[in-house]
Amino acid sequence: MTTFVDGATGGATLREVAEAAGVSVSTASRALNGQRRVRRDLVERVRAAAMQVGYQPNLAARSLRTSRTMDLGLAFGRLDTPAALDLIDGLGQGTHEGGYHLLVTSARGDATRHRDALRHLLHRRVDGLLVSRPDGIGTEIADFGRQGIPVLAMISAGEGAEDLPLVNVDLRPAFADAFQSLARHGHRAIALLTEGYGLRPPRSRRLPDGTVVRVSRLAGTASAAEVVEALRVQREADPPATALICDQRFMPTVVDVLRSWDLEFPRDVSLASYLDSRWMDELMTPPLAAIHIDVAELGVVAARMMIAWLGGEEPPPLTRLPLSRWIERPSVGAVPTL
Amino acid sequence: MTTFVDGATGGATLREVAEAAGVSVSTASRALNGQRRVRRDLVERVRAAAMQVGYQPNLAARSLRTSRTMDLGLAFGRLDTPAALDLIDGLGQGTHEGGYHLLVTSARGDATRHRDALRHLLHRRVDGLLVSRPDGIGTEIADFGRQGIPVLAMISAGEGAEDLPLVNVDLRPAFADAFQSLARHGHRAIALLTEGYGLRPPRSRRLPDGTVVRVSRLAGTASAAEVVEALRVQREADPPATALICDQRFMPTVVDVLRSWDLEFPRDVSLASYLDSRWMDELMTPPLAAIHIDVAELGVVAARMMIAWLGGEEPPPLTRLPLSRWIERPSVGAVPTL
DNA sequence: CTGAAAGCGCTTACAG
DNA sequence: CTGAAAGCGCTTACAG
Repeated sequence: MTTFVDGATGGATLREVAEAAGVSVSTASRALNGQRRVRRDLVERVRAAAMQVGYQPNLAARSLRTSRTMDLGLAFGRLDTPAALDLIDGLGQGTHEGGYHLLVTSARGDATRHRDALRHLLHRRVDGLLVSRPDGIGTEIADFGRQGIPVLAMISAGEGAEDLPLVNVDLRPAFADAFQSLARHGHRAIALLTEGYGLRPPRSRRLPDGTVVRVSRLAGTASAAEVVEALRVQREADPPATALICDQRFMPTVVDVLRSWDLEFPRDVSLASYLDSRWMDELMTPPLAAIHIDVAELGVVAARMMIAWLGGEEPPPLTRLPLSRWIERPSVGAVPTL
Repeated sequence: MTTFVDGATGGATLREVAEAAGVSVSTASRALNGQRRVRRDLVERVRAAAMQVGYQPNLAARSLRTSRTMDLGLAFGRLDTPAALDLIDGLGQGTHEGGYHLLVTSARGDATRHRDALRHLLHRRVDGLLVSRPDGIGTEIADFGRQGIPVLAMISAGEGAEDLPLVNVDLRPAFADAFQSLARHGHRAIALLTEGYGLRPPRSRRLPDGTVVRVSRLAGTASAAEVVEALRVQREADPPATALICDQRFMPTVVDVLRSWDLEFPRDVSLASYLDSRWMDELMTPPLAAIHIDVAELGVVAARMMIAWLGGEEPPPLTRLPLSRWIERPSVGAVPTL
């Protein structure tokens, strides 16, 4: 059985359609694509012929000719977070509306595979590339630029992608609300565990009301031990953190650590998530407060911007969408009295 | 700025590489692809030239010529479950190992978009198509067959895809373990809420030890109201269900319903999930028991089977992989005493 | 080992 | 409105 090996089985070509309809290939093409005017009856005849021979256009041939693929590439270095699903959905939506198609790729955290996937999209000549939190793929992105293929970063511009057009979310109002709410509950030291580049001493910031916010940054691949360490530092700092806002990515580990320390939320510590998901927040007991981001809508907007760009408009300026808000839930409560 | 509109910006072609290296296009091609032998120094010269002019092969041209794309398509009707991420990861892994690339597509539950995406993969001439729980896409799948493109179903064969080669998981041992465990806890009526085609009266089955298992099937898109209804029927049946095993997809709603009924697990009802996810089970309090499936490994195997098929082997027979097991956790406990 | 030539399946000026 | 012809960028028998 080598049916699929030599490709000789492939379906009908436009030429066969044209022959079946008794017209030239040019006319068949025009009839099917409805570009310039073709006589009504010929259009019908060609359509019928196409149907009858089971014609399926070959996009490789078309895009070789037109040098457009109508494809947009989306490359993930790692696809492990429920929010990624929403992003794909939103981008798919915006892409579809604009008559494009979205091709998604994931590398399971393997940097080599990620680069390989990007190179493949480049060679496939996607019309545009979308990247979420690009990091360590500067070389590949530069190749797209050299090939004349626009690249749009989403969420954040990573290393080597600093000067890409970027669409992200204005998080300030949501975080301001979160801090204010926590302060009202009596918290004076709030720890943020966010994704960043490796474990370093937390950075501190004092809000006007005296509340201290300390940020620990962890690599997305942080081990349980590293998360433990970051939490320990935050608890032992002066003043010790009584409220935690953790990147969704770390939440399984954080919950695990808190359990092993016999800490309950909100009794012993208030807990909230940066990025929410119906697979997480509402299933937890008590339900988890969160910085909510409408990631799907971000995707829709990003896709539209890319398509406008492809349509000849100026590259989109740095855009911060107001798609974030604080959602308070019972995982956040009064500061514990010692 | 119409830089990206007419595609005139595109990079160097093989011809330019050949010219820069002072060889023919044929030699340049052979040197770069390492097929037949080419003189050592020429290979070097061509490589250097390719590098220097920034050559990036055009896969549209290549696959037009070879009638192979080395792409595998993966089409989701809906991509809303954490398990889907694992499937993508596994398929990506197996695909990559075999020298292919995985192109993923999602339709956000929109049937028209799903069909459109499939047609696009068809026109893009992916070498093979992978579908998870195909349903209502029989026509599109037939088109792939007509085009000589193999299609492999995963997880389950849906309507119109009954005679596709199928790779799924042998669930019997896991369910047997689950039933046995629940029976040991004293449960005599176990309700299964699984994904199926619409709400119908539950089907009942009696195990050798007298335990009754009643299955309610719900559409994947079931509304909260429908889930409530299914749960109510199960609770009011004779005997009433005291243990629930629910498809991961319904878990957010189920937990919500139980809360609104003031039912706690495992105190009032034992709860387990069909398909687990670290985004769900371990975050819940108490942690959720589950029928675990190694979806990523399923993906790896499915990709390998597809690639073997493409390599000329016989289409894979119906395969049931032993990738499932029961994971007991504290959400399952003794039957409540009334 | 190397090169000239054909051809994959389309679209699109260019004539008519 | 329609057709003959060129050409998109590759690979691969076929000669040499």
